[in-house]
Amino acid sequence: MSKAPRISEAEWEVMNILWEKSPLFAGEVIEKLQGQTDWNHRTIRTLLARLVKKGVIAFEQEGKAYLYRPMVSKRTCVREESKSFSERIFRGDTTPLLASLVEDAKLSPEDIEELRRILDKKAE
Amino acid sequence: MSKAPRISEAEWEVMNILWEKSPLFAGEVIEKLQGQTDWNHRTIRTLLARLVKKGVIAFEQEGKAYLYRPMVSKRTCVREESKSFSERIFRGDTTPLLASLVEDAKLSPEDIEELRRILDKKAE
DNA sequence: TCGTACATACTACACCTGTAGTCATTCATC
DNA sequence: GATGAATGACTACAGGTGTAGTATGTACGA
Repeated sequence: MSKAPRISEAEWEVMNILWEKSPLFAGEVIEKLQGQTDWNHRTIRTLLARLVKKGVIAFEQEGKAYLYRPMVSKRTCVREESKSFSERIFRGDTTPLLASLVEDAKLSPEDIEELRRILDKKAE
Repeated sequence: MSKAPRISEAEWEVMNILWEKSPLFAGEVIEKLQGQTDWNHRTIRTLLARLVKKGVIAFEQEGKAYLYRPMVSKRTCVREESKSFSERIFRGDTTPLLASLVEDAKLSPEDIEELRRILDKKAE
């Protein structure tokens, strides 16, 4: 499970649904996504099929339809993405990336507190 | 200059060169990149041409060759990228993204200090 | 003057992505 | 039993991307 394959932008939307709650039938995924996007249900089915092919999700037969569930944790995928992201942009030096992100972010006082806590823990 | 077009992964490499120092001749870009990648010089020229077409860089004739320079600041592009990144992954809620990045990052004590300073400034 | 070394312009091609369409099957309903 | 709705399988197709190749011009050295 070391290497998660690349997940495209549209595929992320689908994964976000499944990471939130799974397993789900295709129909359920479609329903949830149609609240957020205006994709045709065919499009969503195609995305599900591609994700299966990539091994990021799997299905099992349940009655006449398939139940889909993620095979890779969101955590893992986020880590991959952000690694490639920071390599692309700052050649792997994460600090300027973080600095720039933090500077641009809209953060509530609670957010700031949380980030401080995380930094404190890392400082140990 | 509001909307920077999407810059692909390979194109970022080229842009990083030009943001570091510009203007440069194609030959110079190629030379610098061949230290970091094993791309054929044709590939790099293609990338330069595509970037020009996208309007991210421009050239001026200088003698018999072209001098290339960025037309969009790195800052702008980083902002675009990280916006799309955090929208894709956390639906625009930046804090969990930052939290996850900070947790995974290898940070020196100085890095941590710098990030703390940025947070302090934001807290005001 | 003829080739060589670079430069740019145009072309190529396979794979990925976004965005569906068509076909065949099946289950529920009229 | 015929029909329509939902499902999955397979197909489509244009535009982006990685990764060059070919054609063409031009200056420079032998």
